[in-house]
Amino acid sequence: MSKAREDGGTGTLGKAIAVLEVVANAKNPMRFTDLLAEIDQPRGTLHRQISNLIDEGLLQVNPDNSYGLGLRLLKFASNAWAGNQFREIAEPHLRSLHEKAGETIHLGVLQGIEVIYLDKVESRQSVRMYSQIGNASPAFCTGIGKAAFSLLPDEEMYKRAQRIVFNRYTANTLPDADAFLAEIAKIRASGNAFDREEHENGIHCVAAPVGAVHRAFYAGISVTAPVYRVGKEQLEGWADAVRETAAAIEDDMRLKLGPRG
Amino acid sequence: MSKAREDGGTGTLGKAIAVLEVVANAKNPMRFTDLLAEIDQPRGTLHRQISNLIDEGLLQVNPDNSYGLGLRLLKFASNAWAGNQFREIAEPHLRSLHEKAGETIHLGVLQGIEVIYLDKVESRQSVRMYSQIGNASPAFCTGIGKAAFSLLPDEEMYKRAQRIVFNRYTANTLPDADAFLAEIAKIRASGNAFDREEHENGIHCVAAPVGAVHRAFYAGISVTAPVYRVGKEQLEGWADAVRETAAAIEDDMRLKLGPRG
DNA sequence: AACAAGGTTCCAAATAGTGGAATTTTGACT
DNA sequence: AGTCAAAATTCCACTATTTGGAACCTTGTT
Repeated sequence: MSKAREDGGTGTLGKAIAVLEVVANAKNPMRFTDLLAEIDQPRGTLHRQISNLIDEGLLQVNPDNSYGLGLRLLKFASNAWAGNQFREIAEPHLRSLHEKAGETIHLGVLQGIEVIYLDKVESRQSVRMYSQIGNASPAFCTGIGKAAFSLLPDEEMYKRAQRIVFNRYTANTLPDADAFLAEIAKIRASGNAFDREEHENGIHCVAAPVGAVHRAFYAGISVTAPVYRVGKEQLEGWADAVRETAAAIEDDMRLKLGPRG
Repeated sequence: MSKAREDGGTGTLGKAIAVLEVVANAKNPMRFTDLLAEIDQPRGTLHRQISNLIDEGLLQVNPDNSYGLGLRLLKFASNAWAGNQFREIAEPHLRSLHEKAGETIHLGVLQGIEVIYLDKVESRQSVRMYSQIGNASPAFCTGIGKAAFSLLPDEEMYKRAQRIVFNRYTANTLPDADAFLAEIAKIRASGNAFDREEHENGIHCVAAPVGAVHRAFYAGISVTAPVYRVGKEQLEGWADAVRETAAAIEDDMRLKLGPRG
């Protein structure tokens, strides 16, 4: 278990959320002592933080004394999703892009150095929604992630890039910050990001950034397809359509949310 | 706008979450002053709390300066759902109940005086998942809610019952605590709860409680159907199957999670 | 039955949150 | 454009809340 902790940001609340984050990212069930090892806080303190989180319904105790995220979070997320203006505006554009490309469309926003998937349009609703929406993936090896990153002001971009841990998911995964930043430069120039089997073997995608930079809002959309069905050329052929859809979403936001949207 | 506030439970964290709750429950977009009116805290304090929530990604500012829940909640919820042992164990049982009844099956857990929907099995996946899973409904006018309530120890039940606001959703909605508690008594005797168009006109359901009382875990399952398609008798005909499924889930939990499950 | 590991409680000291008031920004109306 | 009221933000002495070390229980194991 990597001891890659980020100290909670803002005071007491930050520390509490940091506990949730550790529980969320844990690969195997964590009991009290496991959390204690991961989060460097004194026993008593951590214990009370956990108690509070449980009282608030943000954390749960499993029968084996391990912890899981609390179900109150579901209610909040349901509201967060339903009430999200950006998602609402983007949705019809995603649908029309899906009609053009015929492959799966994703909408994701940058949250720190991760991409959180906000919406998805696919032909056959085979998989449960929750298996994708709300999922977080590393930004550095996904099309949307790299696209969104390319919108960041330089200073912010370097700061976040430093926090990235360059796990090797496939042979194509970008190995380090240099490769990553070079890639971002290309994306800024072309307006399109690609994920060429960098996160998952056999899956590639074209993406484009969508954002409202002055509001520190960084997102992206993508067309994702399996390599066996869609070749490199065909994928690249969608690049313009993806960029145009991204632009249409931005226009629509300005229209519906005012010039500051 | 009802000024029905519950003061955050546990210290600083509770107050912060109370803000999220207000934003989540708000019908129309809330700006700073609106929140200030709803949450009785001094300006400065509320302002900092909001700032902290935004820093943590739990709250967002919309272009019109109103607040919405932050997208970090989606990631947490996605984990909460995927990692939920109860949901995982219940799922196959829900499917087999669906095969028997042919109508929509819900799984929900009691959270305070609300039911949060954890899973759903229906024939045609017509509606987006998020529109149901994670949704919260009042416990007092839903089958699952009343079923779960019937598991509560008396003291706890009375305490929670006092907090219920008996909104009238339909002509059949239970009007007050007396009617509600009488209903609970019937459910305890029979093992089944019904929602006879109490929450939504034209929709009724049979439910049964599922729980692990010594772990303070109160849930329920239901078969829901439109009145025009499924009559009262047919609905009542499923009561046994629903109860048996509930029992099967409880057994399975004991088996897989140990006797304390 | 005895032990160790995991989990819980306590309380003086320190830190982080509070809240009233002053300041700046926003936006509505001449 | 200019003026003004309402909304949003910042500030800082005060205080309540969190902190963290150590002692104490509880659970499961040899």
